[in-house]
Amino acid sequence: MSEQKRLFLVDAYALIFRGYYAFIKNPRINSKGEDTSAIMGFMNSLLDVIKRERPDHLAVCFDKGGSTDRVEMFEAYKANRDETPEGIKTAIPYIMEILKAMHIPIMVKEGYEADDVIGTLSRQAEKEGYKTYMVTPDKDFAQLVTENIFMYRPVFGGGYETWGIPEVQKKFEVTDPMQVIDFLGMMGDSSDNIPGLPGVGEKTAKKFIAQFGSMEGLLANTDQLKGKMKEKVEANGELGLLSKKLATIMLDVPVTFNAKDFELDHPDVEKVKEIFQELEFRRLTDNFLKTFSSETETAQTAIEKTSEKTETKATPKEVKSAGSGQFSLFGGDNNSAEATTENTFTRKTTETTSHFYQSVAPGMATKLFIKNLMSQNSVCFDTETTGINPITAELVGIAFSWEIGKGFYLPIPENRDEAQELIEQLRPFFESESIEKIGQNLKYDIKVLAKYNVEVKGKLFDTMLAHYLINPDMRHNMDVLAETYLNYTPISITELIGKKGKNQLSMREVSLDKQTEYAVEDADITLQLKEHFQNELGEANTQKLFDEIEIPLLRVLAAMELEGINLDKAFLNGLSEQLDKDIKALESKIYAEAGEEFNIASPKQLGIILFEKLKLVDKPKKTKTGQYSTAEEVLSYLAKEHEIIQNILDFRGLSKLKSTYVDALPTQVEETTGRVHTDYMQTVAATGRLSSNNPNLQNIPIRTERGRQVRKAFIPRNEDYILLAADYSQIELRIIAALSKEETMIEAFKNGEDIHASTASKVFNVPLNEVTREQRSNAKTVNFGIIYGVSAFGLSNQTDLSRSESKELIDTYYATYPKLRAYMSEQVDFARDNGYVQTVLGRRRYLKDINSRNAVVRGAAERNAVNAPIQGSAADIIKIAMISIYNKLQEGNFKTKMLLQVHDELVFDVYKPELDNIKVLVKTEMENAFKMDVPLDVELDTGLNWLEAH
DNA sequence: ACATGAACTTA
DNA sequence: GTAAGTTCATGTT
Repeated sequence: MSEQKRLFLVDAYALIFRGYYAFIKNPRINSKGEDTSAIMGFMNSLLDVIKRERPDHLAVCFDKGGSTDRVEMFEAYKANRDETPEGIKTAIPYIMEILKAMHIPIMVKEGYEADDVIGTLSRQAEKEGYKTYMVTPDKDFAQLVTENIFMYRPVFGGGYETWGIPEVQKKFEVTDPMQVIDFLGMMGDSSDNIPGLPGVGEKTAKKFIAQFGSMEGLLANTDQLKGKMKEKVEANGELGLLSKKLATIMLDVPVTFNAKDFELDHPDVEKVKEIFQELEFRRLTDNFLKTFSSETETAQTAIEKTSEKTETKATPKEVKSAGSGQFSLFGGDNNSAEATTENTFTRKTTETTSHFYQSVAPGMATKLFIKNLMSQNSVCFDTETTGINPITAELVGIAFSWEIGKGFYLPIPENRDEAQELIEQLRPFFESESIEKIGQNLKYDIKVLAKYNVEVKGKLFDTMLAHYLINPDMRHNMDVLAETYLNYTPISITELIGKKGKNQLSMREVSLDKQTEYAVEDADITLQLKEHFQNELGEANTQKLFDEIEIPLLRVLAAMELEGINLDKAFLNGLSEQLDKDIKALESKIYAEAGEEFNIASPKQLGIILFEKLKLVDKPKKTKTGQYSTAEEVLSYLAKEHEIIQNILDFRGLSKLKSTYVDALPTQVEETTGRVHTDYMQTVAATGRLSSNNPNLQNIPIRTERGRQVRKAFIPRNEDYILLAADYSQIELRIIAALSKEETMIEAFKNGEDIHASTASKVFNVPLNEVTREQRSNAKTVNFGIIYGVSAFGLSNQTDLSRSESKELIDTYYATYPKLRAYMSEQVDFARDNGYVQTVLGRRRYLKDINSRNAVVRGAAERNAVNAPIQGSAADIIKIAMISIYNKLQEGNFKTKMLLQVHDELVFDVYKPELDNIKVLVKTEMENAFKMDVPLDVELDTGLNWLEAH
């Protein structure tokens, strides 16, 4: 080809970081527990560039030993950068090795950054008549752009953009790319710790460049500035010039561009395959082989095949003149774009995938559709509504799919009667026991349909729940699942209805075509995910957990959430007024003691008052963000230094109480029902627990006298009802005793002893009836500590004991309960061997850090290995109890309803005439939910509010 | 308007 | 030392 030769210089670290963070929410971990995200991300980008552009010359540039020159100039340079993540550190040697096997030159120069190496090489290549493409997302490189030197930037969402002189001029509002240096010098760069001029950000920097052309020009003409800005710029001229120097990429690194060395050679395919195999990169191997086995393909076909709407091609001219365009018309082999499924930046969408999504017209078409629907064995459906609150949301349409790539959308009329009429036609489907229903977050759909008096019956498959069991540490929203498992990007809801807030549309206002595309796509994807997950459930041995716990529980939770709980608003309003008075009183006391008024709720202002004005302590503790720490544990320690401290602590406690509970709860009462409806999250807690939000009813205060008053506001539905609270007593300790088969502890439980006193008696070697309060309290702390994975440090923080006393106590504890200790190390060993731990029902938690070389990271994973099976087993057990109690209440047609779950407690609204039966029922089901060598014990209490019942 | 960190609530 | 959620202040979009 007579074309100008093209050199690609790759900024290695920038692409590695980018690749690593692209996977951050869903890191790639292989069976050896290695995080391979960074390697995979980098290789994807590199192969992508090669495939798209077919460069004839290519090199990858790394930093080495940081920039000694820049550190000499400014010692803070890059000083506050976070330490390189472990996953990136371990990736570097692999990447080096792969590059060697690919015969791609690696450029590094001790004491220089990749920017400098790339800058120098690009200038040398330019002299020899090359066009150079700097492959990096880093904006700093814009200063290097010339007629023959371009930036080749990966963009989020896929594709690349090429920045030449016009793009840089536009982006930075400069006339010459070199002015980018002045621009960066003025505004600074927090990630590189380039200080910049104080008070100058992006906007001001652009203005100055336009006005003065350069940093020097600005400093020479400060008389044209005014006010604060003039003072600041004049006072910081030195800093400005230094910043400019720091931002300048060096062009005199002692490296040489030798064209021959940079030619893109054929890789050592076997060697690369070997390394990829070791890393367990299957799809990447395919991608690699395709990239290089088809080296005869022209740049054009390669680009055509991976082209996307967001992409801007690097050199359109060259592409046009490249030969054999005839292949592109029908795409040759179309696999490559779709088969490289691990490539984060090229994903399938509804526009690139063939599908048949149709809306169903009213009348006959609907009748025929429903007939067809009723003849299916298994159907995926998804409801579209006017909002996210299922209590108030109205149905807009329902999507159905039972065949991949195909589905139907049934719009629901806005008129409520007409809507109900249509729903009635669908009732036989939803209430069919024989048709399996598939969905993503079915709890929502079930709640919405319940508002139309439709019960969803038959077998259920919820993809969100399935994935929660497959990998509880990930997120489970459909977008993430589609991207991870199907390499597919669904239409985003914001694309449809806009960002929330000002101009957000309701689903009803979206065109029917768009509703159909969006809704049926969701149903289609969910169906595809189901195919994916149903096998994985079996492989992870969690099928039973899915069928017998999570799926049945979904209906239980839907019922509890719909039920809600009655709240005494008037009582809370009274409480609020009292709190308000007390808070105001504390406020004026604090202002008087501080000698000025300030925002007590601002930790920043408070820190300054306490540690700079009042100088309460010589060397104040700081938080990780460099503020003074005013955390409770810090302040409590200072309480005797100054009266203000106790007042601040009281102020904080009361403010929290007022804002989070006393004032917030009444606003969360649903108007239509007059009750508070929390939302239980079934797929959030990594251990298998539920969580609760909007509002969170699992953290209603109880420890302090003032706080627990809030519980008085939770009341029965009317005078015919009474609240019943049922608590598992010490369930986690019972589980660890049973799992470890620690006889001494098991016996204590069997004999109904006070377990903390019993522990104290054994550990401190005193008769049970002579145990002191302090001994019992310390024993209690250790008992809980065991569940969390103790350390002497943690224990001494929690008790009055010193570090060495704590260590001694822990040692004696282990000596008293040797099997407990053995059990704990068994869990850690199991995690090391298998990569996960599990609960009594086989619920797994994967612990990728269990073999980390970083002791802190590994320690945390080890504590998880001990705690997850215990916390998780307790969660399993109460879930079993909830399901069986719910079923018994249904079967017996009881008026009593289960309302709340708080990890080891259930709260019921009991119809008074049923109380005796319910007490027996609840206690029996809870205590017999799961059989172990240790009995489970449940305490019951009733009352006219939640405080009395507890 | 949105995201983050600190502080505080629970089991 | 485990597991969560909410509020407020603060800084950037």
